[in-house]
Amino acid sequence: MTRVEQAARTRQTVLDTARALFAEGGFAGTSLQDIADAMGVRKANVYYYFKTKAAILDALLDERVIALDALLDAAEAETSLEASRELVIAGFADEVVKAYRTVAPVDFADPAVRSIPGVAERLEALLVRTTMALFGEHPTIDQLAGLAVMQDLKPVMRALDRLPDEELVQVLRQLCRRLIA
Amino acid sequence: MTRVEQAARTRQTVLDTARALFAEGGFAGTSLQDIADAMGVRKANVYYYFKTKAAILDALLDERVIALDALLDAAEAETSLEASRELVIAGFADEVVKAYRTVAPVDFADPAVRSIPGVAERLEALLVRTTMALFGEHPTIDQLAGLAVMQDLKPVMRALDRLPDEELVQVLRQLCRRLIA
DNA sequence: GTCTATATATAGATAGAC
DNA sequence: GTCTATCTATATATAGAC
Repeated sequence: MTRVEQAARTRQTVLDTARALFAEGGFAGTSLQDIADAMGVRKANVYYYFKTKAAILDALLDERVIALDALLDAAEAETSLEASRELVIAGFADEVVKAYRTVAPVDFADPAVRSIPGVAERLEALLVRTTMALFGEHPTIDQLAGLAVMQDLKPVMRALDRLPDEELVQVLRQLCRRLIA
Repeated sequence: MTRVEQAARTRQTVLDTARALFAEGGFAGTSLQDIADAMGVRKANVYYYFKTKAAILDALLDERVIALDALLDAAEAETSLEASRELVIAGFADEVVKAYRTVAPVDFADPAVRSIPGVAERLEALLVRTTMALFGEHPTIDQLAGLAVMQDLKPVMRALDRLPDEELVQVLRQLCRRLIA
């Protein structure tokens, strides 16, 4: 393995490990020492890749922005609002289930996360774009309430995590449809 | 003011201050120094009332348990499941709005909170009792999903906090009905 | 690229004076 | 009941050797 490959690999391991630990213990509740220990490296090595703890969170937010941007690009390419809406709902449900079953999602509603400079703004931008894709220019209050719930489906996952993946996706989609009807 | 009165007053101030700071910055993100500073007292004084940081959280959970127990007592006194359900929904919506507008609610889904010994168990017990009051013995999967959402309506409050209280209560009740229909 | 070692600050918590 | 002072552990972060 070349040095460049090694760097890419270690950097990614930091992100994967941090994601899991942030999900499990929260951002403020997870230290860089925790991350280094879980990776089996020294703390200074983590700092070689990310200058600050907030920089790790930023990189994790990048992942989410990229994933949602792709979904929203596809939604905006649809001709009808109904088709756009169904695409977003399906994508949300898929993403949530996959995330909880494989990568462990960071809680972007965590106040410690939102207090990082720039993070709340980027999340707000995502929300605005999602609102457009789901409801167009003039969402109702009830629709905004439903969308707010969709931003964090972790409690639902925790309540139902014994269901098989396919069933879970169906339940989430059904829930989302009820939420934004 | 007698010494006993002073003690009761300071203790309550600790709880009110901690509640607000935990809500704002999360449990792990709030230090006892933060609480003491916000109160204008020394840290040792806070420790005089609560032996540990977790003990403060326990006391805040007591408040929630007491409030929800009262609501659930009333619900269980109803004769029909429909009446019980409406009472719980109304109570939930009232409590959420009042909490966000006045006392600032602790996030009991916070992993740092749930990791405190005994806390997850007490929350689970509340959830079980709420499930019974809403759905009886045999809730559907969709109903459980809806109830999970109702456990944390903070995202909805954040999205809609410009609405006047009465309207907000109506929106939340409507949302809850849609969630558990 | 990873390490040891360390600087500096702050965390939770306690002892003892007033 | 509240304070000052302090203990011990751990936090984020950096310097410099290998």
